Parts: sequence; structure tokens; C-alpha cells
Amino acid sequence: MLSKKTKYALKAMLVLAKEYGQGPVLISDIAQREGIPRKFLELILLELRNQGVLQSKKGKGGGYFLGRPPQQISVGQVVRILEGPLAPLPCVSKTAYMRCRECRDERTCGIRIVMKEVRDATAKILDSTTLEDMLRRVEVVVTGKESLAFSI
Amino acid sequence: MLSKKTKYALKAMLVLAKEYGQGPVLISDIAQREGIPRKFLELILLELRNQGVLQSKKGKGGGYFLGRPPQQISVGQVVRILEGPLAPLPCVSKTAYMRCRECRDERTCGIRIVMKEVRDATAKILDSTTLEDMLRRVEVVVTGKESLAFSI
DNA sequence: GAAAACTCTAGTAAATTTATAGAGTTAATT
DNA sequence: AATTAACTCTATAAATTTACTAGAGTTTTC
Repeated sequence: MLSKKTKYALKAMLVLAKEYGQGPVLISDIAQREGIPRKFLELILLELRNQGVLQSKKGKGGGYFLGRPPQQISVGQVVRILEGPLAPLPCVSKTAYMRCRECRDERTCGIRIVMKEVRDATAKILDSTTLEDMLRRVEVVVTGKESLAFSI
Repeated sequence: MLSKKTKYALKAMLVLAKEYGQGPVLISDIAQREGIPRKFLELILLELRNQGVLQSKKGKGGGYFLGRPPQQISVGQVVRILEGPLAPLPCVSKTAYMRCRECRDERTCGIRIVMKEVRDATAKILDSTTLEDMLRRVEVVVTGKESLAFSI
């Protein structure tokens, strides 16, 4: 299960994707719109900023905004920042691989083989879905229309 | 990430799958073979038993054994018992669905749509992989041979 | 009836999660 | 230059989960 922190992060990123190009958005605004505890959200946005997916502007008129356009930020990137590796086991992680200490032969570990499939399937979905995709899919549901690009 | 508990459970289940049909196996044996703290393993096996995937025999000559043949127990069943639902969010779980309190319209929640894909992909893998599959895949790697059934 | 094994309830230390508090820094505006 | 709006950063803390441990109880076999 995703932690609340990760869920909050995704919601915040979606708000910022919606407002992309319209200048910085206040932490308080995001917090209120999405019902996220303000101070907790600060920490989350700070982390996303330090990892480079968000940028911020201090002082009056400041706030947060996406570091790249919404079609260049994947759900996988966001989830990894907050949640750590997507893999169910460290020994099948590509971004944070770690050998199991007790494992004699990785190639013959049945658990590993299955969990690697799960990791790959998860990564395939999350790394190929961008913030823009998420916004667009919502629209598709609402309007019943698909963009041409989407139906290819 | 899978908890140690779940990883221990899978290891224990694989041992019992290997010994299937040969009578009960001692908790201590499993614990020793897999390097699992004995008393902790007791709790895990008890839970698996109470959920029906394991059976046990008390007293001298007792021990644990699979409740069904290895080809009828899926990894998904075991993981769900220890870890809870496979879904990253309760609102996309089939076995433990729960609406998000703050969600106005589930159909238009971008996060939900993506996480549902992840759940479905995960479930497809874990529910279709049995203990026997895991044992057999290991053999395939070791011997370089595939059974006919497997290569279909 | 003694020993071997599982059963069950309780407890506990450490880690993680989910926050909250407050002083510090930066930028805009007057 | 003073004020105020905002983000930054460190520390702390409550609640929950994880990973065990202890021990008394029950069942079965010999």
C-alpha cells in the first residue's frame, strides 16, 4: 500500500500539473484544495524539490511549480522519491539493488523470479504514465472524448 | 516492499511444497533450513493455517503440511494473508475495497486509474503463479530443461 | 504419564509513519 | 529600510507497524 505521504505527493503534483505555466502555487492553496495537513505537505514538497521534480520561489509572490512540463514527469519518479524503490524486494530493484545476504544463488530463487516480474510490470506502468497522462485520462472519462494521440 | 514476515512465509511455503506428500514437517526444521526465528515462524505458520492454506498435526510426529497440492496454492493467496490486499490503494482493491473518503468521483481520479492498472498487473502475476510454478522455474534454471507443459 | 509438537495470548523494543513547532531565510512592496 | 509574505530546515513527538520473545496450554504418540 502507498503511504499517505506518497498519495499526498501525487495529489500535489497533479494540482501543480493543472496549474503548470501559470506561475507559482502556494503550499497553503494545495493543502486546502486537497485536504492535506499544511506542515506535512511542506516537508513533502521540499523533498520533491530537492530531488529536482519541483522548483520553488521564496518570498512574497512565491510558491511551488513543476521543474519540467507535466509530460516529462512520470508517476514512477514521484513514487520512488517518496516510497523508495518500486520493487517488492531489494534484490529485484534496478534503482536500489541489494543482494539478499542469505541467498546462495539468485538465479534459482523462486521468490525472486516472481517478484522481478511484479517489479517489471509495475515499473512499466508507472514509468510510462506521466502527470499529463493522468490529467488527460480524467478528461477522457469526463468528456467521453479521446485525443487522437491517445487513441493510437 | 514485502515485509520479512511475508518473505518468511513464502520461504516456508516453498519448503512445504518441496516436501509435499511426505508427511508433516517440523517448525524447527523449516526455521533452521531458512534461517527464520523459530517463534516468529510459529506465528506465521499459525496464521497460514487459520487461513486454510496449511494444515497441521499436533503431538509427537506432528508438524505442518500444505492444505492443498502445490499447484493449487498461488503466491497471491499467501501474500494477501500476510501483507493484506495487493492493491496500492484501498479504492482499487478487489478483495478489500474501500472508498476514499475525500474522493468526489472515483471514475475521474487519475491516481486511482493508474493504481488500478498496477493492482491488476500485480494480481495477474501473483494469482497465476503457484508454489509448483516457483519450484519448477528454479529447476528450469538449474537443469536448463523445460517440461513440455511449461513450454506451451 | 512423559515427551514431543503445535496453539494461543501477551508483551516489547525498534523502526516507520504521520504529523507539529518554531526559528531561519529570501523576496517583494511600500 | 521596514514589513510582510512565503519558503527552508531542524527538531520533536504521537501513533502505528514490524519483528520478535515468553510462557502457559493442549494434543498426540509411545
